[in-house]
Amino acid sequence: MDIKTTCLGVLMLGDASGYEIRKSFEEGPFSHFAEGGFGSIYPALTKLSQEGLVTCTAHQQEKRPAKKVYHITDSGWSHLEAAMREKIPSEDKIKSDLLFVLFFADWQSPDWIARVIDARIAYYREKLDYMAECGTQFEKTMGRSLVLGFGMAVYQASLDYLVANREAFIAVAGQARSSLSSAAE
Amino acid sequence: MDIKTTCLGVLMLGDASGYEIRKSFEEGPFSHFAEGGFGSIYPALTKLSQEGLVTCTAHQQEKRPAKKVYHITDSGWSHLEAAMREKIPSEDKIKSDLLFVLFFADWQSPDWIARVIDARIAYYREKLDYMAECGTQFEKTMGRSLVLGFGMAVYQASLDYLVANREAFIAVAGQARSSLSSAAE
DNA sequence: TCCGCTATATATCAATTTGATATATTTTTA
DNA sequence: TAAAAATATATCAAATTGATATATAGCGGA
Repeated sequence: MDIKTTCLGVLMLGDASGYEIRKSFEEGPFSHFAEGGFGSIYPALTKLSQEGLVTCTAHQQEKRPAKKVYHITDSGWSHLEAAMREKIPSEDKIKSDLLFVLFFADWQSPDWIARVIDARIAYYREKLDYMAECGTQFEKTMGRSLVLGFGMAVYQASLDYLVANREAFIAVAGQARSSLSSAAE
Repeated sequence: MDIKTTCLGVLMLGDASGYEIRKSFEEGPFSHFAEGGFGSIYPALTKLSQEGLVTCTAHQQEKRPAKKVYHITDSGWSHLEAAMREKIPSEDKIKSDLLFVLFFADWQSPDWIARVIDARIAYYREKLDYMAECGTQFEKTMGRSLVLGFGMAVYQASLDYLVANREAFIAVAGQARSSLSSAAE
């Protein structure tokens, strides 16, 4: 699913600007399964306009840059529909710097491993609180609500695993040669 | 963590060729938290050689292309060490076409949603069986074993959620306008 | 036995995406 | 009242993806 298709998905929920689409990826309903920054969103919207998959209306605002609001067309919806049933969705792509660092826990200092784990535990707790709030805004019977539940289940499992194995990770730290003596400043 | 640093990580487990590094990302011990294809691995290894972070030895093989085996240097290990303690690891990057499709379940056919979910359930079961086997090869006390456990916990939670909510997803399918009438061929 | 599929192995490259930077104003926080 | 965060779009070098090319060996099925 490329960035153009993902933008069309966001626009299915209502008209939006590039800035607002970015927020959907960052903290909104797509945040736990989609990615995309300004550098890909703005060019994608330009191409979608050229292809007639979206329309664009400039909303002049007082003392602020004009907001370009995008609206999905019938043709855009057809494109999205086709993309979603084209093939069985491919494997999730996951890139985790945390797991990379923890993989080599035995070559690092217990201090640093503790800091890294504690930061992530705090992050998961915050995220889960936020998502629980969001959940109350949807009807329980909608796809988007079930997908939110999926995200929460995965975050909860990650949190539980880190809490349960925090001491074990710290215990293996510093067991190999040349372990780091101090945590980053 | 860029691809060069990730390659150094793989080489910490032992000398390897580009092909073997790719396998680590695809099915080996890094498969559930790292990404990288030939198109990024080969250029990365060339740059690492130029920078003296790895050495390269060509192993002639009978009737097969020469295998270039890479070995991490002390300088390479220092680089990896520095990268791992540079800052608290950033958020995981997750891109899931499955969740994107399920998010719009109400615009799609129950048939298609069922196929998509069943395919993923089968995938998670296979993956978990494979990982359980791998787990027996490591000592329980190593970072890599704990990280494998993390991956398994996440896959198990995903599997459980899909199994528990399969019927709910199918029930919401086809509730909105213009739902797809048939699954892909 | 022959055909196709999978595995071993490296390499290239167009297209896409990332991540940083630039610009400018308003609103909120300390 | 000064600094920081939020609103808003845009660009671009660098990194990465995904597809393709090139060769050979081995294995299973018709």
